[in-house]
Amino acid sequence: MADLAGVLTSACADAFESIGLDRKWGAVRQSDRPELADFQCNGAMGAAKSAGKNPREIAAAVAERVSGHDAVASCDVAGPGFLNIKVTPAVLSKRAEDVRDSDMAGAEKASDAERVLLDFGGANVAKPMHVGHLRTAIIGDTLQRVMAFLGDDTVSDTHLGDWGLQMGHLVTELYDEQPDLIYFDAEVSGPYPEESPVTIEDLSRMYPLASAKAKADEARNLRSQEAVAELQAGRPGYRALLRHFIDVSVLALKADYGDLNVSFDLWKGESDVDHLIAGLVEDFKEKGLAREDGGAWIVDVARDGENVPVQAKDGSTKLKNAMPPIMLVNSRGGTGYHTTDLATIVDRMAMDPPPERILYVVDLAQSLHFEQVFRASQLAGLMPESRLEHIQFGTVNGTDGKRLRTREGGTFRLRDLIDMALEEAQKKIEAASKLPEDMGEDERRSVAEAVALAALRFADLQNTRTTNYIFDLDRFTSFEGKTGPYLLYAAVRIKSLLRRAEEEGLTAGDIRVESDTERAMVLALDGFGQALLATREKRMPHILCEHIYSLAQAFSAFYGAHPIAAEKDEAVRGSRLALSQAVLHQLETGLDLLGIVVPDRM
RNA sequence: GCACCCAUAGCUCAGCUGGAUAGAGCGCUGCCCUCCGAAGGCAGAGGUCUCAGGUUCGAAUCCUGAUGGGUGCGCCA
Repeated sequence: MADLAGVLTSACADAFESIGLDRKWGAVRQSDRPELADFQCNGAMGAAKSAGKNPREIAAAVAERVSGHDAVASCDVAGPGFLNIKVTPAVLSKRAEDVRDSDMAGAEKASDAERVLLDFGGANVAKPMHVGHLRTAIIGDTLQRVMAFLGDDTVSDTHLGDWGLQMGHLVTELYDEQPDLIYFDAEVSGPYPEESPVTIEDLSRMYPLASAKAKADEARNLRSQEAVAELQAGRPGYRALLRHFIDVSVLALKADYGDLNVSFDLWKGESDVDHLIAGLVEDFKEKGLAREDGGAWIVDVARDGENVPVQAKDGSTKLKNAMPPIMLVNSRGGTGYHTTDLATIVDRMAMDPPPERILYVVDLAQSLHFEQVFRASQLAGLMPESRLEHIQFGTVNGTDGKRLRTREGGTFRLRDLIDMALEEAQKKIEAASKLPEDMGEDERRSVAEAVALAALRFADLQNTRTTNYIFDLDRFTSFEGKTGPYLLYAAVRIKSLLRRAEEEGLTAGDIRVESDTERAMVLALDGFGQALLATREKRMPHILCEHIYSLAQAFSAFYGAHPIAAEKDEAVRGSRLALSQAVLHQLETGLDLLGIVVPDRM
């Protein structure tokens, strides 16, 4: 059974059609005024405007037809032409049972499923992950879960940054520290040792060091650039080092991502498309898309009117630089991330079957970069622009409203953030001291991990993706308010309730929706599918967060208003237990889509 | 200079293709546990939706401009 909003929408669309108006006016949504109605349709006003008719007359005609529908208890016209629809208790009861019994907890597959590749561009081999990667990981992972749940065929690729100047920095820095390593002997071409000459700690130390040196010393920077060029040209010792750097980094990345409950189908990186770069560059040259400029090869991606000369205030003319060209090959023969991103599209289009769409989950600071890449892709016929999307998101700020920094002013490491969240979660749990006394150390630990995960993920996801948000661990880990831990509490409480009922031999029965809070709760359940479809369509996880939170609230109101397992009347008790099962099922399904794990007790 | 993101309650945020009385959470005030987990619920106070124009029967929502904040702009990714 489709959701009630859908059923009513098609009923209203039929009604509009039958009086000669467009079906689109039949859109029904849950009512803004729950005291007046369950659902509303505002189409009569719009239809009246476009048809030049009286809105109340149209509304009355639609209401008359819709009133006869099985699911409809009443359909009234209000104000200038609002349609207020109430549904029958029977249809609500049936709907709640559907939610409880359906694998998708009341949602339905999308009708336009696609093969989608998600690119989590960002994680860099040389540098430890920082706060920015938190959002990529969490938003990307959630989108992937939701899309896969709705029937899309998804593939995720972590897309490691393992090919640029940072690799040159690492190679040269390692040379300065240990020049005798076999990797630097140009006479040798292998085999090289299996074991890495560096640890992840070495890498984390060496990169900032080399980067700082290069900034201060042009000669030092040049050495790194030359090293990259050699690496990219295939020098065996450097290639072997690259392999070690990647392996060592991936191990550390997997630990961090694992703690965030994030995983990938592919752990590919920029270096994996190395073999495609020469051909790609050739292709751009052959098509006349690339031109030489100061020894470099660049591609113009500006459109008419974007890069035109404009009169400056001082009277001089300047080039309005809205869309700079991309650097395909630099003057030293090296390639940057524009080129590897393009080559990666080529690589992905060679997949079987190829993706129909690629989503890049990367912060909004990169929006110009992606616009350039997408245009270049279109120009070269790699993949149409319309199928490439930059899923951008805002920065993570501190409580001062500025970008989150450590006390020393440095970049916040993701590892530290996760550790802090766990610590804070443990503190909060301890302070509440509500954990069952028989709970052992391991279980306590895993509860704390679940709380930290829920706190971190829900806090990140509940904000509109495109805005910045303020990172406040104290607030995120609170059990009170609109937080991940509150949702955990809500779900665990239902689990506990149902467990006890089962122990006492109480069974669920047929659902009979009677009270106002029951009615409101079932209406909340009914909105799951719409929330998921909107989340998918807009790539906005906060829509799902809103739904789950309001469902938890609706259950709490229901729980506060009625005895459930303690209800004496067997039929009423059976109904309420069944309703609780339906809510728990949808809550757990939704939380799983957010990547949040619900413990059995806490 | 140019481009992109944003501006809603004291604070942190929702508000869907324009619709009825702009909603949550925190904080604040008052109630509700001899009764299923009070990490909860119920009720209340709190808003000229940054400003100025425009479109419309109707604008937080759409358009234009201004102001304020964030981000980015051909050899780092």
